[in-house]
Amino acid sequence: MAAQEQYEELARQLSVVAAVRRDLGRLLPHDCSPASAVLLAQLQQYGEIRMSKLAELLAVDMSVTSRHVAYAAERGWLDRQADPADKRSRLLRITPAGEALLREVSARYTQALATFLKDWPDDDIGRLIDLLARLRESFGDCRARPSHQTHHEEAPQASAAV
Amino acid sequence: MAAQEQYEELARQLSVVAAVRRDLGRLLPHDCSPASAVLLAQLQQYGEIRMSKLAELLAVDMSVTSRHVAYAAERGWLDRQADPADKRSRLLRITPAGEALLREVSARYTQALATFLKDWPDDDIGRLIDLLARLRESFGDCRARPSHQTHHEEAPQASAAV
DNA sequence: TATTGTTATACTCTATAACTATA
DNA sequence: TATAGTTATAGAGTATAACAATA
Repeated sequence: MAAQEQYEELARQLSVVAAVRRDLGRLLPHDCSPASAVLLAQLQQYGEIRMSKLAELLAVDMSVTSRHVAYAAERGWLDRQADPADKRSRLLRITPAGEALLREVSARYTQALATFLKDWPDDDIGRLIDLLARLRESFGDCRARPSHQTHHEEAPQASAAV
Repeated sequence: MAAQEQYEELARQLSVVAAVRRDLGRLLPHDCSPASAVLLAQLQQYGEIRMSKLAELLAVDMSVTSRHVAYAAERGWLDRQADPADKRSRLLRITPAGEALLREVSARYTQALATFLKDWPDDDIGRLIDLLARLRESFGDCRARPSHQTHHEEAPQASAAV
């Protein structure tokens, strides 16, 4: 159990770090919102998934996911196919155009991070990634499942971009 | 210099961790937005500062800061006094009512984090806080000052809440 | 009757630009 | 002329609730 000051400081840091996200968002191509970039990255990482699964991965309401998916589909970045096993569902998959966009986004993000974090040791970047992933997991578990049960996600398909 | 995959993964984690921020935001009292909470926390930490300084600390445009400050001032959570040294400026300071609100917010955040992160070692929480602070600093320096010059903030006045 | 996904509506946060008042 | 701050406007993101189609 950590001290109260640690929890307070963590909450404050999480708020202010949102600025870093905004900065990265400004690097994106004109018609590609941060939401589109994250959405496509998840699709590339997890392969063919349903709307509800994508909403869970993004940790936003399905209504929000639905709008962002529609936007990306209009631009040809992903496909929506009816699920033969359940006609209420639609299976989402990234298209080659979506993958090309993701490569561009990844290149821009990488260049920016390489510039800003040029003084960072690799180990620190790895540690930060690991801790953020665990933070999200600790919260996600509590949100979805009030129980103590451990929760294993399916393994990603590809090593994925941004 | 880290590998491209690391930068991509970091960008993705930063996006998805936004969900944790939203979760924390939902814990706040009805009339206290996340923006108010962060703003008051910064005021408590840095003492009496100007609008422009607060905007820099929050890493948002001054127009945004101005609106959030006006909201908090209407509710008596902070004071705005004309700066005798420069009549264009206004000096901001948190009020006792603001500090009381911050204590309440801090209690809720702490309780939630203590629950969700109950399995985390203290050291990991400390490491995450440190890395997030450095991340923000690396970006903030690049945003404000394109040079290599190191940048020393004034020391905070109090150990502060949330 | 419950679930998957869509759409309408409203609210929050943000940036840009035009404005004021001081410097 | 430049700077500190305010306000108006517009755009992106999100949640809630009502709805359609299917299980």
